[in-house]
Amino acid sequence: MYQPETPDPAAPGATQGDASASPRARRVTIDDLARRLGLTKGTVSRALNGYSDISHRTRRRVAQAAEEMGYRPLAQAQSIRTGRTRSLGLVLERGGHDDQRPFLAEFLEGLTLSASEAGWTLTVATAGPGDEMTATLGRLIDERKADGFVLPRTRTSDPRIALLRAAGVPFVLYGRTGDPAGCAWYDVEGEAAMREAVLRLAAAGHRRVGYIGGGDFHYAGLRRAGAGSGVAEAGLPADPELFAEAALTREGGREAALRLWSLPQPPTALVCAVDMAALGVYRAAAELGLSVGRDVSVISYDGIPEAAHADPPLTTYHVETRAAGGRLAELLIALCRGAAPETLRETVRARLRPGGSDGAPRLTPDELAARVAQARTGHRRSSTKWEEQPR
Amino acid sequence: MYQPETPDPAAPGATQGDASASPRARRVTIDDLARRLGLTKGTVSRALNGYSDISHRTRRRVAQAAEEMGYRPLAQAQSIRTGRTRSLGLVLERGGHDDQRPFLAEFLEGLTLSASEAGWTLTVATAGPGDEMTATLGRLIDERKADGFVLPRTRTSDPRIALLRAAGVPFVLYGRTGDPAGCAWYDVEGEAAMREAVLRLAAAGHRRVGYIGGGDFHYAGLRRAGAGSGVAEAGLPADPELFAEAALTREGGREAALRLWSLPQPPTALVCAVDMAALGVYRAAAELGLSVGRDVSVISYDGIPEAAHADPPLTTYHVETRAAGGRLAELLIALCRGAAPETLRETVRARLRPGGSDGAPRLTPDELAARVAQARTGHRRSSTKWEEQPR
DNA sequence: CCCCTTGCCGAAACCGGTTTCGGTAACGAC
DNA sequence: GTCGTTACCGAAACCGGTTTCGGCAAGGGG
Repeated sequence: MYQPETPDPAAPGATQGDASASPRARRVTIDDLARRLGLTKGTVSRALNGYSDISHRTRRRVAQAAEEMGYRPLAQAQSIRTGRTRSLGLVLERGGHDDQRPFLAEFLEGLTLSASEAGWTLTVATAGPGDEMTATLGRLIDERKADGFVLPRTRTSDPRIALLRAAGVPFVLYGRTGDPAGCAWYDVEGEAAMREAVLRLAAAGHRRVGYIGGGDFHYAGLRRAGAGSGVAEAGLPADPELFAEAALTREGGREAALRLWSLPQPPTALVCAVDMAALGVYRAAAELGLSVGRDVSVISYDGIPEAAHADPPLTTYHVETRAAGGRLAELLIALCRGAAPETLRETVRARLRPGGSDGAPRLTPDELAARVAQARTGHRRSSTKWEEQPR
Repeated sequence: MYQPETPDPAAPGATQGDASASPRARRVTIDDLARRLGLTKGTVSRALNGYSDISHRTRRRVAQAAEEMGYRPLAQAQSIRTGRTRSLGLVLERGGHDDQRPFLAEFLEGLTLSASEAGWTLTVATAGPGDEMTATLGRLIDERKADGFVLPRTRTSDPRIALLRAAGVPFVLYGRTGDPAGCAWYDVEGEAAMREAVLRLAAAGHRRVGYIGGGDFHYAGLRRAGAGSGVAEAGLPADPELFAEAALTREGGREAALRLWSLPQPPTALVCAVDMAALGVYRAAAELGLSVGRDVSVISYDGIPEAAHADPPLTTYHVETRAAGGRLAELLIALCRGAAPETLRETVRARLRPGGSDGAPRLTPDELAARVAQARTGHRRSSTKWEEQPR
């Protein structure tokens, strides 16, 4: 008996847990099943996998015996022949903005729930941005750790897509992308939500509506365009100054709002592409002594828990992240089973969750400008950060 | 050629992506390596795994050739013989309180980073509480989806531990538990933090310090005991009324604080077991017109991002969740390689992150009681809550 | 009655590794 | 010079499945 040397200082042969119970109770193999049925394992395998050359009666017998004996094929044993492992892959971008945190838990719940219902599992990895992402993806691919991948937060030109396309590995997007050829996806129509948000504000009487969005994800362009078409549709003045801001974080939202409200003709309402930025807008409003939902209106998108707890509750278009995860898993599994990607494309609408952050304008842009000016010059409070901003 | 029937409507034989590039470029197998070296695959395998009956020279030749050809053993092929798959398992509790959300992303980053550095992967599942948890764990075990498991949020008597112990499957706790026999763990000493928090408040001059903690996780008892020993050590009056509250959520924290401050002799300082409850305390203070950090002091534990963004920033003991995940992965891998669980137990201290929520008491308990009474009866402001913000 | 299908299953190869079991050559001791 | 050892590697079984190939029996057509 020649034992390996390297494997750490501990006893190489001993299975951990020394004297503990059964050293991993032996599972029932396909041979056990075959033996009991008086068939060969090849026949049993074909019966279980629905081959047409097995009689209906035999197929039933096998299925029943498998059920009784609690037989479950070992995925990794199957995979070495079939190449398929019944596992979904998910590579998260490490150190991403806070703004994705709240979604993650629900997203995973959705993914894993659908996956496990189909007998699949989820393999998760993380990677820094850029090369590390493609390297990690590559490693998972050629170690066959996943049959396919879920790609969240797609970009218009996404290197992950290029990689997976080239490798011929199935993938499904959470979001859309620039070149949709061969892509399957699930997405929420942020553009429709942004358009509706503008229309809602216009219907309430707002004439100057600002937009805060951005980022380099593909949804950024869609949402901005949606807001733009809302402005056009409502017949509002299309002032490019009002659409000039991009922010994804709380601090970014705060700064963007401060700048917009410092315009000669400030917007009485703001539409934000993400809730996190809207929460920054709240902060800016507080600093300027403006009451959100009365002096100024805000409508946003995402529906994170904090938004509901904000004061006043944020009016926002809510995305059902858990459902998204669930559906993405189903789509990807279908794709791995051979469905054509073109048939696996779904979009849903975000649902408005009305809060207290929007309403009819109480101030004209001129009056708002005056309030802002007053807050900035007089009434200067201690230590507040916004004083450092230009103007 | 007999093809299976069931596999969905799509062409059963065609690998998806139709005409795309290489249908998964063939990987280099151990046979390729052996052929090129003029050895048998058995020899190559032993060489790579450090068996002692391979000459040093051969071992080097093999290693080099493997490097050159980019050979990477297929984990699932290895696993069918060895039983080990080089994969960590993590089963999250579905629909948990919001309070775990903020940690998840960082925790996963830590786990996956350490895992991938060792060439391991992470398999994630979710389960509802109770039976579903053990069922899911059981399924992963007997499908050999993971070599070992990370168990976050341990309870004093934890069914997961019982299951894994019985099955003889390695596991490592994030937290401690009632019966530590055969357990490996990593934990942050919340009890020490709670003790220090009390001592810090006492040193600042507080005499009545309340505690808000709880939940049925094992840490609850530890933290409460830590706070208690802080009270004893500082020579503060040990009033059981001040330690009667349990809360893990924002709303729970709010209610607990309101009750504590309604006592005849209310605490001028509160120690919270979790940040989320402390944020609820902020809300309660706002409702009562009390200024956190001036009229009342609050010290908490966790270090979630929101705590730093609160106004004033929350003084809290910060847990490095990413580091915890990383270390847990390392411990579990060591355990799977055969190390004794008793040698794999680590605890670290939480680091104080001073904010503006604590300071010397400006009010006596009597004065505080008067302020509270005043806020509750007179000065009752109109419906909307947000107007009650101080200033 | 013979031949050709067709239905159904056994036998065996295969997937990519690991591990056991010998066997040979070189070496030192006597 | 013979006889163990010892070092080193080949051969083959094995792990738990999948898939190909071929063969046998029953059935149908001529």
